Order: sequence, then C-alpha cells, then structure tokens
Amino acid sequence: MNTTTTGPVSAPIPTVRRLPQYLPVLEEQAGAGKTSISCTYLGQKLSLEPTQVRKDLEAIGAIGRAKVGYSVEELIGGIRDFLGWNNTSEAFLAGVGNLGTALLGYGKFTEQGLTIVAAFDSDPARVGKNVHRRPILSIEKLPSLARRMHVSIGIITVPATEAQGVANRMVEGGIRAIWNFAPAALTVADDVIVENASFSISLALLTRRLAQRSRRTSK
Amino acid sequence: MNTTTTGPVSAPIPTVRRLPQYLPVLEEQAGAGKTSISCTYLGQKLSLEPTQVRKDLEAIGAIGRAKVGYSVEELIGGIRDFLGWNNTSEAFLAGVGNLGTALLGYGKFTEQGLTIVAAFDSDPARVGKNVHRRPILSIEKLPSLARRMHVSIGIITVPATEAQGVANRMVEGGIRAIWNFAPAALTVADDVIVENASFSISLALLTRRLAQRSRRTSK
DNA sequence: TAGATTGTTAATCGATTAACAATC
DNA sequence: TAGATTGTTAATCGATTAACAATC
Repeated sequence: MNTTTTGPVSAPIPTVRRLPQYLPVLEEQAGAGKTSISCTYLGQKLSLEPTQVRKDLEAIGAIGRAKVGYSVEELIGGIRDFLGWNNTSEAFLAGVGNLGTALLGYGKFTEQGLTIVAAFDSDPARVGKNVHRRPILSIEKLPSLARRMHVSIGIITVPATEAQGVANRMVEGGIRAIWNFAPAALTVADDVIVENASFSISLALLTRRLAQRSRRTSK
Repeated sequence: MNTTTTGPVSAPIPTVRRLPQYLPVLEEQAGAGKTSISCTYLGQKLSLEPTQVRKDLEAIGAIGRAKVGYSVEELIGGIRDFLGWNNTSEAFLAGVGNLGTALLGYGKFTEQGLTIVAAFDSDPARVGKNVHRRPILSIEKLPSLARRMHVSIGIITVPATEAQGVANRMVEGGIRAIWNFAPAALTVADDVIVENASFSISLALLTRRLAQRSRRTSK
C-alpha cells in the first residue's frame, strides 16, 4: 500500500491556512472514540460551509464515504503529511527576549515537525546560558553553525531594527526558510521563503473588525 | 478640515492583512527624513505589484500626487486610523504561561491601540503575583471584572483544552472580541469576534511551502 | 518638456458557493 | 428504503492584475 503518494502539488493559500485548524477538532473526536467525521460537523466547528471543507479535504487527497464521512485518523495523518509535519525540520532561533523564550518553551512544535536546536543572541549577558534546555550562542556563530548542521529554518524574534541583519546571517548560513516574528519587511534572495508571523498582522484583523463594528453600532 | 471621515466601511481581508506591514517601511522612510513615498517603492519592499499597493491605499482613503507619491505621515496616520490603532482598547489576558508572559512584556501593543490591563490564571501559585507590572488575578474573577471595567478584548493564551471554558467566561463578562492563541476552534455567540492567532496557522504556511519545494527539487 | 506616478475602469484570475447526481 | 453525505461540475463572487488616461 502506497502511503507516501505525492499528492496535489499546490493548494489555495486559504486552504493551507484552514487545514491546521481542523486538527484540534479531529483530535478531540479521536479522543472521544469517534472514528469518522462529516464535513458538516467540521464546518460547524470552524464556521465554514460544508462544501468548503470538502474542497479543503480534496486538496489533501482525502477520500470519504457517502453517508459515513471521512476517517478521523486518516484526516489527521493526511493533513499532517500535507503540511510536512511528519518530517522533522531543525531550526535556529535568533533573539532570546520574551517572545523568543516563549517559543523555545512551546511544547507543540515537536508535533508540528519543528525542532529548535539552538538559540542565538547578540547580548553577551545571555550568551552561554541555557533557555528551556537549548544553549544560547553568539549571533556571530549562526552562519557557520547553520551551514555545518544543515539547519533549514530560521526563526527571527529580534527587534525590528535588527531583523534584516539577522536574516542576512541566516541566508548566509544556507537557511532556506525564515519565520519572521519581527514587524519588518525583509529583503532576501528569491529562493528563500519568508513567512511573516508578526503580531501586528493578526491584531490588525481583530482591531479592524472591532473598529468597523463600533462605527456601525454608534450610528 | 474634516480629518475624522468615516472612510470605507469594508476592505478586502487581504488588504487588512497587508496594511500593518506597510507601517515599518513607512516609519523607516519617515526616520530617514523622506516625506513622500511611491507605490512602486512600497511594492518592492513587500514583493507586491504597485497596483495592488495603490488599491490598498485607496481602501484607507489615501490620496497621492502624480509623480510625487503619497505623504509618508498621512499614510502612517491613515493606516493606523483605519485599523483602529489610534483609539485604545483595554484587554484582559488569560493564561500566564510562556506565551502569556511574552505578550504581557511586548512593548508594541500600546502603539497598536491595545492595553493589557490585567492577567488571569487558574494556578493559585501564580495568582497574586505581578508580571510585567500587571496583576495576576484568579480566572474566576474575570467575568465580573470585565463587566465592571467594560473591557472589550480578551486574549487567550491557555492550553487548548481550557480555551473554550475561558472564552465562555470572557463572553459572560461582556467581552466582544477574542484574540485566541490556543490551537482550538472556539464556539461563541454570533456577535463576538474571534481572531485565531495560533502559531500553527502561520507555521503551516511555512512548512507547507518548504515541503512543496523539497518535493519539487528532489524530483 | 518628458516621464514617473496616480486614479480608475476593465479583464483576468482564483476561491467560494451552489447544484445535483452518485452512493452507502 | 430513505436520506445523509460525498464527489464533482458549474455559477458566482471577490481579489488581483492589466491597461491607460490624467497629472504634476
């Protein structure tokens, strides 16, 4: 049985955004002993149309059974495969402030294919210490060590003013994907992936909706 | 001069997502003494088409001058107004773990219209202490205090298993918008805004792109 | 002036939703 | 069986991109 099919090469970005959100619902159902689940139910939980859920599941190559639904376990495995969460990638984190420390202590990343193997900082007072069982090294050492260890992901949690410099060092070290938590527009080579995860993006969506509503209701 | 125009009531969600990302570029330009900026330049910085930038700026009601561009200061003000960042909203944070502590220590929220006034936790060992100059109170007190203080935003940084219970308490306290960092699909009343900011969404976008590329290159 | 840039309309592209037959 | 649900095609909707006149 071929469980390592390539699957569809591309999926809509909104689909990729929704896929991880199905997982908690699926895991809850699995925990409750349920073996199958319908698009109607999943849609209800995430406030989505059943048809949209079906399209999303089609994108990961899932196959359901009429009247029954989809296998909960197959969906969990299928989504995780699709997102690459069943293969571990090693990451370096730069910037051991509040947020960097929180990410180093976040327990879920191992289930999501991400292992932060070392942290880096420019502050000599921090270098040499350990945070959540990972060593803090000098930022200077990042490029050579990244290259030697074939680290593929760089996480940026430094202040915005230092983000570009850190990104440069990461690219210099052969890092192919940057998870950028700094509110800064990074300039990198075309073949380097940058995913901006700054709080401001998410907060903007929240405050905008709030501002819009209070404007309506105050009329 | 009327500077408090209502502006367009609705904008595409992708636009709202991009708007906060223009700000660091604009602030950098302002810091360098530049008074005007073009869509071409902004687009280059964020890897967007100039036309798309123009559409985004049109959404906030910005007006530029041919050959010159847009006023940097006006754009900064316009974006912040549009996002509601010029009016402060008070927030309660529930869950003083690694992430909750990091958010309490995050300095940028004040510039983004967000003030976290108190933190809540269910762990008696934490209750009574202060974190980043905010008191940690018992989660039991959240509903009544939220109602009394007219707090409009709730930030959830508890484990996924407790997220729904905390959301219920927030809604009970009259909170109208929830910024949810827990990987959990919350069920709330229709008129409550939920913005999911769990790391998994952003990480999925990163790892998916990485998995897709390594699949291509390994062919 | 020439040409860079805005503002705006139209065309294209892509995602969501609707419709409906197949099926378990 | 009846009806809930999938799978799939078509229709709709909305966002992006292209085109181009206006203009400073």
